[in-house]
Amino acid sequence: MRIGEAARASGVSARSLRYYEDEGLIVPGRFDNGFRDYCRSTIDRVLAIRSLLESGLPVRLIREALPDPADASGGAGPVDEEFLREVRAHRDRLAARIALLSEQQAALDAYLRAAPRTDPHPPLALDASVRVLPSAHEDRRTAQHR
DNA sequence: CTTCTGACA
DNA sequence: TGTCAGCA
Repeated sequence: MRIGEAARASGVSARSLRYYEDEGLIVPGRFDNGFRDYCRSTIDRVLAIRSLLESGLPVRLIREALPDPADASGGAGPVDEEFLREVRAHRDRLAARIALLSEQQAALDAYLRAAPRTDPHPPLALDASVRVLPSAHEDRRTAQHR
């Protein structure tokens, strides 16, 4: 099947499928016209990649985790000790980041608790043209970048 | 209409 | 990753 159908079948955008290929994660075949050809096994591999990606593993490690794309034996061989070592290292880096983020969250909580309130209810003069709060969808879009 | 490669207000 | 361009 071509990239469009493969994208729907896997739930992964065509853009990502090409990206995975550039990263050496998958090696789809090619039709005579140059179009990429995705077979079942490749789709399954894409699903595995998604799973690993969502686990937070960097592409570099995912490449080592999955069996060689060229290798036809679909079975997963014995796990390399060095690989597990790097996965644990990555896990520990995540733990360190979580610890830092927790500190920052605690700091903000403290600030919020100490922040002086604006006593009762200051007279709010708002007309429909003034948006005090971002719309729901704008909020999500900008929140990602922060 | 779909895919391909390359590039980025 | 999205998306647009310029082809085939």
